[in-house]
Amino acid sequence: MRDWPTGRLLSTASRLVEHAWLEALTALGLSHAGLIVLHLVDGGPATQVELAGLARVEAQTMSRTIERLEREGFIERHPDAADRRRRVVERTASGAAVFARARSIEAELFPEVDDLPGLRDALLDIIGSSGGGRWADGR
Amino acid sequence: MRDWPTGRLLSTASRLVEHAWLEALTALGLSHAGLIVLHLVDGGPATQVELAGLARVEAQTMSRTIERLEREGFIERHPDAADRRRRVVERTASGAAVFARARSIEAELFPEVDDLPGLRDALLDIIGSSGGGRWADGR
DNA sequence: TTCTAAAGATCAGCCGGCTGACTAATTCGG
DNA sequence: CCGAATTAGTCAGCCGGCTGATCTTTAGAA
Repeated sequence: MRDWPTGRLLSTASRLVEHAWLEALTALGLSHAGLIVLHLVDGGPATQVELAGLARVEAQTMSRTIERLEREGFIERHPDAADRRRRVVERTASGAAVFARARSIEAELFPEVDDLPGLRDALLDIIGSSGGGRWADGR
Repeated sequence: MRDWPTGRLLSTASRLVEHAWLEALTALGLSHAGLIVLHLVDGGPATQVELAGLARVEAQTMSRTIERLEREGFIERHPDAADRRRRVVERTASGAAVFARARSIEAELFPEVDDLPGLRDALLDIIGSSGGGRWADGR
C-alpha cells in the first residue's frame, strides 16, 4: 500500500474516516452531508445554491441532502417572497440541538496525526488548486 | 473554510481530486474503482474477497465494480475448479493495455504539494489507525 | 457420516457524489 | 414591452460506498 499513488491514499483515508464517523452520526439521525449543511446555516439562513457553493457540491446533490434534513425535521424551507425561484433554508430548534451535540464530537473522532497543521495546509492547498475554477468563491 | 474540521477537509479534497481525474479516466472507459482493481490484478489473478480486502472495500462493492469491468471487457472471471464458491478474476489483454495508459497519467494529475512524503505518511497513518481492525491485512 | 457453521458471491436498498435535461421565475437587451 | 438568456431548483439515471439478507459450497465437529 505504500506504493499506492497519493490520490488513492487520499480517497481511502477519507472513506475510512467517514466510516468511523457514521455510527456516532446515525445515532443522532444525521449524516456527514447533513452535518455540513447544519454547520453552514449556523451562520444564518441561506439559499440552496449558496449552500451548494459553500459545501463545494453540485446544486442537485445539495437539493437531496436538504430534502433528507427536512424529512428529519432539522431544517425548514421557506419560499423567498422577493424571488420566488428561491427557497430559503433555515435551521429548526431540533436542528440547532443536534448540531450542538454533533459538533462537539466531530473533532474528537479524528485520529491522531503527527503534523496536524501541516496536513491541514496540504489539504487546503489541494482543495484550492484542484477546485479548478469550479468553485469561484474562496470563502 | 480554514475553520472546517480536518475530516471534512479530507473528504472534500478527496472528492475534488477524484473529480479532476474522472475526465481522463472516462475517456479510457475506466473509473477510479476499476483502476484500483486493474492495479491489484496486475500482480496476478485473485479472488473477489482478496481484492476487496486489498482495496479496503466491502465484498459487495467489489462485486459490482468487477461486474462493470467485465462488462467493459477489461477483466474476466473464471470459476475456480478447486473451490466452486470462488470466482478468479483475471486481466484481459485489453485490461492490461488500458492499465498501462492510465497508470502513466495517475501520478501526473495530482496537484503539487509542499511536503509530499509528509502528506503520504499522514494518510497512511490515518488509514492504519482508522481502519479499526476492519482490514486485518496490512499489506 | 451427517449436520451445522463458515466463507464466497450476490441481491436489495440506502446515502452521497456526479451529469444531463427540464420547469419556473427573473433579468436584460433590443 | 417582449422575448431570449440566465438562474434556482428538481428529476432521472449512473457510479461507488455501505448494511442486511440470501444462496451455494466448503470445512469441521459430533
